[in-house]
Amino acid sequence: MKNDEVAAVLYDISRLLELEGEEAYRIRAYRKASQSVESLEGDIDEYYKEGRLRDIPGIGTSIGGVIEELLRTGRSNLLEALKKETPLELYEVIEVPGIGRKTALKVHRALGVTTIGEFRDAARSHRIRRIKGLGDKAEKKILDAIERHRKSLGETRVPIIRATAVASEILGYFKDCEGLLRVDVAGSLRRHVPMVGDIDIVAATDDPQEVVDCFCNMPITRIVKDKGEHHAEITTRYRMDAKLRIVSREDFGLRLALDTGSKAHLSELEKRAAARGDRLSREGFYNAGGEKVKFPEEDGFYRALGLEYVPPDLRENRGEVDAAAKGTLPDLITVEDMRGDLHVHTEWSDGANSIQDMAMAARAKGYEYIAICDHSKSLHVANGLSIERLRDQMVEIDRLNDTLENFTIFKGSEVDIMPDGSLDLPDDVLEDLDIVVGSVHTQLRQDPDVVTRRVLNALENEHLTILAHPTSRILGRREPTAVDIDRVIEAAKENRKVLEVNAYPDRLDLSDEHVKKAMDAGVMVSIDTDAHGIAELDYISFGVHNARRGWATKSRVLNTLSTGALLEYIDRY
DNA sequence: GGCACCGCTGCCGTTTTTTCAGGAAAAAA
Repeated sequence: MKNDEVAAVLYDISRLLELEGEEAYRIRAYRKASQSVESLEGDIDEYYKEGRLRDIPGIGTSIGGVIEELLRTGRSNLLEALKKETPLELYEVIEVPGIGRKTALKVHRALGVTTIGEFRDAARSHRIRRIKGLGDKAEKKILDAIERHRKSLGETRVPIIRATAVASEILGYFKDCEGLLRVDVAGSLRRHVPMVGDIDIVAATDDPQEVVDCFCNMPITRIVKDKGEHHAEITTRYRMDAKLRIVSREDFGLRLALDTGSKAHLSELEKRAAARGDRLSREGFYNAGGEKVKFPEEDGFYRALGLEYVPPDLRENRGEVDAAAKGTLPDLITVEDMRGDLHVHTEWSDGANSIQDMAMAARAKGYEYIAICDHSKSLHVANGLSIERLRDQMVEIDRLNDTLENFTIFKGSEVDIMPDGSLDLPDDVLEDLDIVVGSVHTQLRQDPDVVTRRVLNALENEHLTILAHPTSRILGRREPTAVDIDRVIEAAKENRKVLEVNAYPDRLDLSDEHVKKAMDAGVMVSIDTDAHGIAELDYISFGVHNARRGWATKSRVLNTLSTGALLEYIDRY
């Protein structure tokens, strides 16, 4: 039995335990063990033979026993016993967001339906509303949930942070290949698209076969899907695919540009080449005389088209080709421009570290300041601070500031914007804070005009500094609220408020398109991590790249200002 | 069920509000 088969069994056990309402920690233990086996380097059978199963993290006596049984007999008594109790297909139903375990079981027992398709049919034929404890609204909710889920199933993209981690692991192995001259990541990951499908890699070598073999034999490689003289495609042990394309050193720049895309950007470049009498295609670049031209570097390729170099973040056909022709590309914000983080959490609410830890980590990053913005009282799940605790925190921050040189901790709050648009803290508290970051965390399904009015109310509050994650989207998991972003940007401009570009990799909110709108409208943004621990301060690069995709420049990003200039700005508006 | 750290145990995410239905599930960071 192979690693992924063992992992699959452990996962199935965890699903069945969950369906049966088993203790959460036992479910989690099987799930964790499954992931551990799945991402294991080396063969699980070897571990077994060497008696080292328990060396694998998350595997102890009990799960070790299940694995041993699997490897010896190819089956698991536990799994089979569980399957007798509950059909495994039912788990697919509770994986649909919006349908829980008890509802699924209730419907299953009342109607004998098991699969998602059967649940949908039962809802459509109005059989669910007749079950005691459910009604027409519950029935509609189930139907809507299934239809939303169906759409999301085709979605195989993952958040950029995962793709980045897999890519860097690949490059970690791959860069040491013999004969490798150059290598770079291309594709949507290089453009910093928030959700990434697969990883494209371009390499230059004089010995393609050697490098292709090396790629296919990386420890991270699980399946070789395709292998040719100058290309290969693999599935990694993290289930993400990676594609390699090999060229000569002289062709590296052009290939990198062609494989970076986007399609729409390349199509603009092709038009431009044609207009100049050249020809650009997926195969290469041919000048007016029909000769193939080589470009070892990308910038030479752009120059040949009469263009300024276009940073990968901008290659989405949003006007960048015209701007590059006119020499009016924006001077994009960089990570090095950032002087502080204006939205971080500490252990006072739901963060992992102390105020001092966060401040020290921020200073170590070269920042001048940080704003502690723990949650406000209404957000119970995040251990929001009561007014009294917030007052205590302010005292603590004053005390810490007295000990710090060349670094400032700002007193802040991530204050909830209540469903009616009021803020979760009274004016006399708000006015004692340096930074007030307002967020919508609850009632995310309000109607467009209601939620828009709610956010506009907050923007009209004189104490609010920054509107955090303005649409509250979670990539791949939660749709944005119905807020009218154009009116939000308009109101931010009128009231001199700052809009956040939340750098949390599954938020990235404002989105790149919204950043562009904010830039066009002349609104300031603040790129903040929303870090809940010191490691997450590094999320800043995701935020900066997202802002770059929206054409953000340094002068329009609040937290590129020095401490003095920032205070002056806040004071003035 | 795993694990860390001692003594056979306790910790591992938690708490309140909303929603649909009349108690219970889901959602929020």
